[in-house]
Amino acid sequence: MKMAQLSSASGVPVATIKYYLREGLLQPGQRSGPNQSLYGPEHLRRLRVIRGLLDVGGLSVAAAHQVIDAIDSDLGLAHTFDIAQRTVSPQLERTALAPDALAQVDDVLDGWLVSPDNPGRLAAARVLQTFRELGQPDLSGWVPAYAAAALAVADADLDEIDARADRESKTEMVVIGTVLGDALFAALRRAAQEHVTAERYAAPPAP
Amino acid sequence: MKMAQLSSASGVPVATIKYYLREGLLQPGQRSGPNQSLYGPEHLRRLRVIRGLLDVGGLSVAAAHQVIDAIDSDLGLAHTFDIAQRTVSPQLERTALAPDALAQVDDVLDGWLVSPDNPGRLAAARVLQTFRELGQPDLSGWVPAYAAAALAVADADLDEIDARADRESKTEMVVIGTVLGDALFAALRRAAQEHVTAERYAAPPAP
DNA sequence: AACTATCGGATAGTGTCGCTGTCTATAGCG
DNA sequence: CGCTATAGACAGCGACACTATCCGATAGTT
Repeated sequence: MKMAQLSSASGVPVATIKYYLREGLLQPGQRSGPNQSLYGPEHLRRLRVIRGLLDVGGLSVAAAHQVIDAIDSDLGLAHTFDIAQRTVSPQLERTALAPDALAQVDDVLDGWLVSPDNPGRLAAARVLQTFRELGQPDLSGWVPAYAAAALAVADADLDEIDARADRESKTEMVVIGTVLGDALFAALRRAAQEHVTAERYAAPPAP
Repeated sequence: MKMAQLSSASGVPVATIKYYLREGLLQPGQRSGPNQSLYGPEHLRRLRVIRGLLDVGGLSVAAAHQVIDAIDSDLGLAHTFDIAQRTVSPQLERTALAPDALAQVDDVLDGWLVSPDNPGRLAAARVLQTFRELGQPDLSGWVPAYAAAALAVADADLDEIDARADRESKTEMVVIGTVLGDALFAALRRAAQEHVTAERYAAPPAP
């Protein structure tokens, strides 16, 4: 497959593919001459992964690069998870967070095996800190429901990863699932919000 | 409160506050002279809301503007939800989505009262379409778990909104909850992933 | 062999975004 | 009186994700 075909098959402009090659997001094709390269189906697939991470997952090119490197490198499952999580999470210093916001998170994470520097723990603390700054410290009916739902989803994530056969496929699901899972849940939450709102407040249909 | 105090109390630079004023994100203070204005606690609070939407929620300034206008305008709950959802969701054309991806979503949304143009429904279809393009059409063990979790979270969202006393407070929770709820869930999912991974694959602790 | 389209590679330019810095003419304040 | 602060206008900046242009060489067509 040549550049033009790769471009039309993926829907990505040639100039953009060249840009991805420059940035190292996409592997160079197989050289067939001093100024010719051939691309295979794996390039097409990689291009689709890239567009998914950028467009659907909302990642920056730099973040997509890190995440793709994690797919390619042969690390353990837990380590790959860690890289994917750190890449898609905001960089937070544990010391920059209010202790009571952290305590509020830990309260809800009671019994979980989570490292103190887990990016999710810190990001959750920041969200709760924001609510506190807005004068809404009591979310004891709300946050635990999120934690329970997150646990169920994480279980499903691991089930889905287990269902993959080979290591490469598992790794890819870790990375893509981490990124696209956020988008999927957010989307389904919107649909569920409309449903629950309709169910609670709309006039019941005539019999 | 004068500009300098508003700045130091909120931690937002004066130049940035001026920028927010220019953009209409923040209401002008009460004029006390041709080149003097006074700001009240409501400006400080609004500034905190803005920073929460931008930094924690990851919204653009334009999106934050729309969302803040939704807080201020006196619309019904369902309508406010709609504005908040459309603002934070990608703009998708229903016709640009693959019918089988949409069918896959509707399959999992079975029995829900959701309009065909619900932004969440369309966004979910796009995520599933991306998985399909990567050759993973069978996610029948995965997506339903997300839907169930989203339903539970949406229920908690509505409970929390119901718990607010006045209309203004409800509206604010709709908007802020929509934006920060995404961030909160994503964060807790990361923590839960580490927990489940540790629980499943780590050596059990010695007795 | 001539010719045209395409290629890889390098470099420069574009548009958007979220600020940030500078300027001017006032005004408050000690 | 003099110093600092302020509102408002406007230009500039750095990051980002492309996009466009040019070059010399080669591939495929005739």
